[in-house]
Amino acid sequence: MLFKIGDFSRLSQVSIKALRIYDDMKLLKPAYVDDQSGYRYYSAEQLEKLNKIIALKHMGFSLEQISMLIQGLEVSGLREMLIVRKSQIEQQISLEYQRLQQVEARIRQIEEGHIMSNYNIVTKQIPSQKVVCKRAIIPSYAHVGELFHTVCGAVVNTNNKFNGPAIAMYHDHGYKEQDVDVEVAVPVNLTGDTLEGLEVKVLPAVDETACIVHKGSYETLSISYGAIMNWIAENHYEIMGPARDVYLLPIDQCQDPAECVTEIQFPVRKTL
Amino acid sequence: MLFKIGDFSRLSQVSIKALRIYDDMKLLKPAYVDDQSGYRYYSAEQLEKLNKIIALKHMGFSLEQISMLIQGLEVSGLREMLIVRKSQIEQQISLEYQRLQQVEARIRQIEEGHIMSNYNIVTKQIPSQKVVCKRAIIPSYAHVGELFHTVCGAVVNTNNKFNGPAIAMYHDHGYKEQDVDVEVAVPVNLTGDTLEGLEVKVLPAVDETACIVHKGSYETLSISYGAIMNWIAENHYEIMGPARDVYLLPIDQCQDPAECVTEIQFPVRKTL
DNA sequence: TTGCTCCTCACGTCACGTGAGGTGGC
DNA sequence: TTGCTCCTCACGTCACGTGAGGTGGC
Repeated sequence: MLFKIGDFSRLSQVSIKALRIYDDMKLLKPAYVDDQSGYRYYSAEQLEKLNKIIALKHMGFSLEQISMLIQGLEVSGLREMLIVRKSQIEQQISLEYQRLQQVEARIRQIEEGHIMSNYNIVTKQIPSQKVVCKRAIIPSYAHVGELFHTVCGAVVNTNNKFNGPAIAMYHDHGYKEQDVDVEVAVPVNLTGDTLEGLEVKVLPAVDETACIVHKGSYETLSISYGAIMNWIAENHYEIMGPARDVYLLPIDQCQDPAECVTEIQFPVRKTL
Repeated sequence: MLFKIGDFSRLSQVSIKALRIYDDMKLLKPAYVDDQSGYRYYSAEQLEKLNKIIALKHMGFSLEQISMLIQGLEVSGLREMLIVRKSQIEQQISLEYQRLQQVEARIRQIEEGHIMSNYNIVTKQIPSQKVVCKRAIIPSYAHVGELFHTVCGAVVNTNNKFNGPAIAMYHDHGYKEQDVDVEVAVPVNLTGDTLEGLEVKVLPAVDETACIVHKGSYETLSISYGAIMNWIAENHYEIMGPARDVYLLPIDQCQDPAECVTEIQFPVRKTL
């Protein structure tokens, strides 16, 4: 008593196309194939094997993995695959959960009428980079430029090349108007040189930073700072280190502050 | 001050390939493209738009949806897309959560040493089907065969055709050895006839049933019943209606009970 | 004979990753 | 001039869905 593929498909609720693919992949060969017509015929017992395949698919295994699992793996291997699968699912759930929080935060904003805010904040990784840097306490933000001139000038006098946009890192806890503890860092290519008064080091990679691009004068910078800190709170992150301003345009080319483009980066971590 | 694609890629942590695709899709056209070389050049301000794209991607929108979202949709449209996205994410989370439970149940079984059990249990939908049926209280399971003969015999005498395997449904709550309340149903094609003593009706579709295939004699059926009920408990389902035995082989062709193949189906629902 | 079912290609899906093979820029 | 970067195809991914075009079975 054999079933044609259509009947077997109805019985099992698995599409004909899927059955043909399982045949091609040798996951489930029909009990009998007619030589002349090519018709596939399945036996009732094969429903059991098909059910195994479907059960494994419901757990999220790929067909290739199911092939392995069905071809009678030792128990230890089976256990290991299940454990790996388990942790993948857990990761996936936490990813979807983050998405949910972000989407919910947006919906809330719309309902409160702040339609356009926080539109452009992302998290990303920052790779490590070799930099020349100098840390100092300056009377006010306006003096950062001078620090950059010192550092850049020293670099230009060597055979080093700039290797990315300049960075300012703010080491104070919280906001300060005066006596700002700032570290200025300029990415450079390979160097053996030591530069007087300057440190050459590797800024470590940061796993996750929340970023916003700020356009225009430094006076409106606090708006962007406000937006990003709000976002961090709304999305259940916490700040894990000093904020960075990344000057996307070369400092000397940015006479008009309205033309400046800065990316603000906050190292963050999901709160637990 | 423009960036070549490689620099812009490093700045944004978005791959060159992705940037080229966003260009092709008109999601993010470079600020300038050199006619002769085809080189793409991006401005610093474009980082902001790119960040929007990435932020939307993190929320799980497709590139096509992002196109729409970025091209300044009215607020109501935006809100609606967010709400749809939210419910999709919620569904996805609940799917992954079910997977997790199934995988965890398997791991637990291995650790308790029951390696091979519950290997072949799936949930699936059952479509509605038109059947001829008869319900009766019979002295014991062994008498189900007689009921089938009555029903099948009556059908054969008409111009109806069988349209799938025969079904027995058990209406008792819990297990009974004697005086079993059973309904026998045989799927048929279109019919206008009424058959004396028999009911013609449509068995409604079932959203979710837990299924196991049982091979061999009816005496070992209780093992399969035990396995499936165990699985239902382990995976946090509850039973929502009468169990069905589906006789995959035509009843008259199954003289030797060891050759019989039966699928047991329990209507179930996730417990909340 | 007429539908119905089955067969085998072949293309599309989604957002890239990864070459191949060739050219521009400092 | 030599690397390095950029360019445009083109193929692969994963598990099917969906035709096109043709044949078998009752």
